[in-house]
Order: sequence, then C-alpha cells, then structure tokens
Amino acid sequence: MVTIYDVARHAGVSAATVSRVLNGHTQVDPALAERVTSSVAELGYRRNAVARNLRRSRTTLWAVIISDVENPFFTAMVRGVEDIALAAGYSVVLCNSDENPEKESNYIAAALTEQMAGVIISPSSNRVDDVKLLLDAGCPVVVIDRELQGPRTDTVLVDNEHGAELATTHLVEQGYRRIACIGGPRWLSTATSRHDGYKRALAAAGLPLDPALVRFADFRERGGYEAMASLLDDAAEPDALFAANNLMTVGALECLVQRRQAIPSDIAVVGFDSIPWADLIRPTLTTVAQPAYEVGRQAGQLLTRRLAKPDAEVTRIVLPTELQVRASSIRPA
Amino acid sequence: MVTIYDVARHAGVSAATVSRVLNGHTQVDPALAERVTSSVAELGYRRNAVARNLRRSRTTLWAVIISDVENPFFTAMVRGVEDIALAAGYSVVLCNSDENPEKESNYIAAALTEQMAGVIISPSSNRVDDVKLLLDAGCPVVVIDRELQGPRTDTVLVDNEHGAELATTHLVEQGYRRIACIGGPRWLSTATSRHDGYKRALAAAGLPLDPALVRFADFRERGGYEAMASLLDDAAEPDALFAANNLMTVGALECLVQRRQAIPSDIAVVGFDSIPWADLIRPTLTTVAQPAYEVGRQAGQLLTRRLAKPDAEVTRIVLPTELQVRASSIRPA
DNA sequence: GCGCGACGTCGTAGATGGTCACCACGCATT
DNA sequence: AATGCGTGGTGACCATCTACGACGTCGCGC
Repeated sequence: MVTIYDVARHAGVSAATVSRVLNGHTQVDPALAERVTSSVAELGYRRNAVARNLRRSRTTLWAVIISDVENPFFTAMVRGVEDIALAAGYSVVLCNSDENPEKESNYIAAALTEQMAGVIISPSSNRVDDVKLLLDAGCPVVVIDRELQGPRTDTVLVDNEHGAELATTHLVEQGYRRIACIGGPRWLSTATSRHDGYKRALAAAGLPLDPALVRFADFRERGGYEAMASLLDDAAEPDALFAANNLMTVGALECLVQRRQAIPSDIAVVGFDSIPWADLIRPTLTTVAQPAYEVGRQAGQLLTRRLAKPDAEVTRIVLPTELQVRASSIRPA
Repeated sequence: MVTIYDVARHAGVSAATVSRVLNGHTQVDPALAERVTSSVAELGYRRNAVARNLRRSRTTLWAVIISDVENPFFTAMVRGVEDIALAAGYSVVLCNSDENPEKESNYIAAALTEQMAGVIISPSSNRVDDVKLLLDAGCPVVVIDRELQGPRTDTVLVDNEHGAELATTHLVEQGYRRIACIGGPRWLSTATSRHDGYKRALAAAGLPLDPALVRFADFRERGGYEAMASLLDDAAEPDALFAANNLMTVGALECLVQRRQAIPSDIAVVGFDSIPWADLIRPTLTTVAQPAYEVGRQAGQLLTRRLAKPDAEVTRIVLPTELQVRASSIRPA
C-alpha cells in the first residue's frame, strides 16, 4: 500500500506538502505541486479515507435509513437524496431497516461509530431515544416521510391528511357510501394523518364513521391482503376502499382479484402513493401521488445546509400530494 | 467524545484491557471485565470505528454496486446480500451506478479509499480496469448478474441463454411465427446471452432470423417503449415479442396499450425477469423468473468465503431460470 | 544601501482513537 | 527453585492532517 510518505519521498518534499497539494486549501509552489501530482500518478497513490476521517474526525458519508428497500416510494426518494449528495461531495450509505426497530437501532449505532457526517431517516418506530443519541453526538439528522414527536429535527413530509381527504372525498362524490379504510401502523404519523384525512372527509360529507369498515395493517403487501380479506369475511360490505399506502393497496387488489370482486363495480379502490406501472394494471388505479424524488432532494438539501450551518433554525417542509383519478374509482353509470 | 482511555481510567484498568473486553478474543479476569462493561455503560462509550478500521487496516463494510436501484430485480438481490452480510457481521453500503460507467468508477474508487472489506458489483460496462484495480489492491470482488471477460472473480449468474430459449420456444409452440426481440445493450453479457437464447430457439424451430424483428435498447423502460414503437412503425409486423428484461417489458407494454394493440391477440408478450405484481396486470404477464434474492444470497456467501480464505479457488455459480406462463402469451383459440 | 517587518511557503512533530505484539508479573505446579 | 500459563500493562503503529515555527524573499522606509 503506497502512503503519503512514499509520495513525499518520491517527490522530494515533506508529507505535509503532499497533503496540502492534495487538499488544496493552502498555497503551494506550483513547481512542487507539479512534482507531487506527477508522483501521485506515477506511484498510483490513492489517499486512505479511513486515516483521513480519523484525523479530521468526520467523514463524507450520509446514512440513509429507510424502512423498506422494496417499496418504490423509498427507492425513488433515495435517488433524490443521492443526486444532492453527489453534487455536494458526499456518498450515500443506504440502510434498510425493514420496518424493524431492532435493525433501525443497529444502523443508528453504526452511523455513530462510523462517524457518519449525517443521517436521513424514515423512522420505523417512535423510539425517540435513538434519534436523540444522534443529535447529542452532534450528528445532523433529517427525518423524512414520518414525523417524530419530541426531538426538533429538520423534517420533510408530504401533506398526508389532505391527500387522504381528497381521496375519500372523491369516493364520496362518486356516490360511494360504505367506504372502507385500510390504515397503517398506529404509531406512525403517516398512518394517523391519513386516517385523520379519511375521517375528516367522512364527517364533512355527513357520513357515519363505521368501525367495521376500518382495519389497521402494517404498510406491507401481506397486511393489505389480510385486511381486505377480513373486511370481506366480516361482511362489512364496503362499496369502496381507501388504502393508506402503495403496498397495502397491491395486497388488497390481489385479494379482490382472487375473490373475483370486480373493480370498481363491486368495490372501488383508491390507493395512497403511486405504484410503478399503475397504467398497466386493469382497471387503472386511482392514487394519491406523492413527490417521492422531491422529498429526497429536499431532505438532501436540508442536510447539506445543516452541515454548513449547524445552528440554522429547524425546518419543516411539507410537500403537496395530488389525486390522480383513474378507472378504479369511477362509479359505473 | 468519550474514548477508550476515559473508560480505562474510570474502570481503573489500562486501555488494552478495555479493548480486550470489547473484542473478546482474549481471556480477561471476569471481575475486571465486569468493571469495564459497567464503565462503558455508565459513560455511554461507543467505540470509534474509524480509528479501529485504521489500526486494523480493514473495515466491516461491503460495497454493493448495482446498476439501477429502481429495478426491483436489484433491490430484491440486495435483500439477499444484506441478510448474509448482517449474519456475518458486515454492513452493506448500497451504491447505485445508474448504468453509468462514470458513476461506477467513482464508487469503485470510493470503495478503495474507504478500504471496504469487499465489493459486490453488477457491472454497467465492460471496463475491466476498475475491477482489476480492486483485485490488485487485494479487495475481494464478486461479480453478479453480468459476466466480465478477463479478470477471474467469483461470479453469480442466472442461466440467461436457457431462459431466453425457453421463452422463445414457448412462443413458437403457441404458434407464433414473427417473434420480435427487444435486446439489451450489446456489451452486457446478460443481453448477449438472452439474445443468443432467442436465436437458438428460432434456429431449433427452423424459423428464419429476421433482423427487422430485432431491436437493441438500454434495459430501461423508455428504451423498451421506443424499441416497441420502432417495431410497430417500421411495419415489422411481429405477432409476438420477447423482451430481454423487466423494465423494457413494461415500456413495451405501455407502448402497446397506448397504440391499442390487444395482448395476446394482436401481439403476444413474454418478458425476462419478473415484475412485481405481475398478477395485477391485465392480461397477466408471462415471464422468465430469476431467483433475485437467491443471487444476492449466493454472492454474499461467496464474499464471506473469500474473506475467510483469500486463496480459495474462483467459483462461478449459475442459478436456474424458470418460465412462468400466464395469459399474455397464450394464443387465443 | 541596509535593516526590519511582513508574508508566503515548507518541514517538524504531535494528535487522532484503537489494536496488538511483546513483555512483566504472579501464582501454581513439578 | 524452575517452569509455565494466565493475565494485564506499555508502547509502537496505522495514514493523515495541521498548528507552529523556521526560513527565505521582498518591499518599504530611513
């Protein structure tokens, strides 16, 4: 392994000078700099980031802890973060907590011991302690997608309540009256906000809130499937469904297809968060679209800003959602 | 920041003893160990991984460089790698090269300067030099999904040629005669193997290989869409389509839907690599399924093995593919 | 013309936080 | 008393960065 000393010896200068040339903050005699750069090339030197990080006691890594790599929403978001990070000279370490608080804790611990420059996280739980740990250690944190009670951190969210309200109101306007809701885990702000939007729309329309039409699942495909099955089995007799995230929507659809329920004539469906290739599904699917990529970009920008100015005031960004009406929610004439 | 020396002082032992307790290779007096662990807890000490990595001149990070985070095939694969890595005490750093050789080079350079323990890569290009760099630096590499000419590395592939042959033969058996092929970038082994399988099946059936029925695209949705449009516009008049990856299949389907081509009566479709929720697409889609998660697992196992035994002989694993027949390729009576 | 101060450039050396080879010491066994 | 093993401490080392000081040059003022 060729070190900075080898380069120094080869170029006939001190290691400090090599370091200065490499980092370029300080002025160095151009002739020496030239000798250094050519020595670097000749020896094939590449600096040891580990040693560098130790000495500077910071790294150029961002940990992005997401709750599900297989959810297209999160991968799109990661792309947004990535683009900002790269432009700002950071690298992204993607960590998949899998909606598992245990794994999440581990990744947070890793971010600390690895001295990551910053963390972007979509929390799987409400365990605030872990995030506190990061903040106490002076590690900037941006919370995305899900709000966290307690610690004051930069946050990027979407307007969940409004989106859910739009979706439910749309179903009401189409003439549906027994609108079921498959919600997410009650400890996640996204789940409660979307459920609130659903309730608010019902109230605004003067419709009763029937507990028999509500299920809470886990934001995953399997959970959506089972919730739908339970709605059908318990004879709740919904004429429409609002599902609070993309994967649960897919699960519910699979259940409906399997049970030969026609959409939207037997039951209409609106999902929250788009699913890829929604156009290919038959009938095409009405969804509340969220700007996933943009959420990632904004989070990245918030993090770069905080790294530059640690004392900047805490920001909370709420991006709009949009109802995209397709065939699955249009009441047949 | 609390260091190992603070712990040592607090526990009344030397730093070496603290280190030994933390790492646990050597025997330490249980009484001392107890004092150390309680001091660690009391002071909230967490070891500095950067310093540790520097001293040991190795890390516990794997770089997984994939060519597209938004392709479900790769995310499923990453899950497989992750499960193995975690069990073996490593963490996964996910890097998205985006089919861009430039980005890929950057990530490889980062893997080197960051002293990553190993690299798992699905190459976006045939630039062998970068991979050579890793190998020369003694960094173990596992190549996945796409074969690389030249450097002898552990490799995990699927049986692309056979899968493509199965798909094409299936279309032939259904009575289709003008079977189009949308292939991938010619410099990727997956693309050429799948194209070879297509050609072989045609030859076996005694069908001519009509260049007017073949397009080469980029393994992305947009590319598939444009290739399909070109096939239709140039009056190649295919009665069936074999598309060489999942995203291009989706693109082609979108084009067909838009042009009101009925599947499979106007044109039958078989895709390579499953797409999520294929059951919800109408008609349901016939695909060649690959064991994505298993590819990741095997790659992870190969990497752990090589880390344990650097001189183990180079392994090349080829996993089977399987044709899953659904509605899109069944010729109407 | 000379002296002095300022500035720019470069080298020396210490610091970063852990790990581990090596050594020392104590106690038990022969 | 000598040997050996188990245990714990000392200090070198990993590769880099950077504060500080030294040295040389240049300009300005007397």
